[in-house]
Amino acid sequence: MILGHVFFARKAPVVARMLLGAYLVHRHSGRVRRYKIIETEAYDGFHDRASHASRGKTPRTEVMFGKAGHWYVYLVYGMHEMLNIVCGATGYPSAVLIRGVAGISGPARLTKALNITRALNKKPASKASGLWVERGVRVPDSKILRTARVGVSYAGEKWANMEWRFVLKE
DNA sequence: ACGATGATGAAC
DNA sequence: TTCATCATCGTA
Repeated sequence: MILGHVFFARKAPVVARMLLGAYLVHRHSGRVRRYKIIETEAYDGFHDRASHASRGKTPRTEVMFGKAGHWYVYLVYGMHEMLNIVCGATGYPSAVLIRGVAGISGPARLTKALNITRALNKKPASKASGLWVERGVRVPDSKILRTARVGVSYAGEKWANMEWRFVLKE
């Protein structure tokens, strides 16, 4: 079952938690592959200083303010593409960074392995775009590790310490 | 511990 | 137009 707008139209931390155990499904040159999602991070709302959206709507962040269930892909450090899915109500900026799938850990390694680039930015998470998400098995809380997000120490104590990183212990 | 490498947003 | 910064990774 493909997860669509209704699934993603809730608060990013909730989506980040629920995505663990779900499958990132990718079609590339006719081949379909499923990857179990094992690590995510939430970026939520206007005030989250770790979120690109905290500086307001810009050409880059515009998609975060748009409809849930679309991809937000951007370049970081001049070389790494990051894959995010837009969450929440339309007009409320939030997204979940997909940091790892089974067999591939690290958000930059993930996009490199799956050939995901900014060409996918603003596209829907559906078969039409070639990259979508399917429901997985339910994962109990006992198998989930919750921590602060990676690389956001600049965001101030409150936001840097927010435990919005979710890892599935395998 | 650090360099690669370029887009982004803010300041000027 | 310039500048500091950055949701990282591989090599050391």
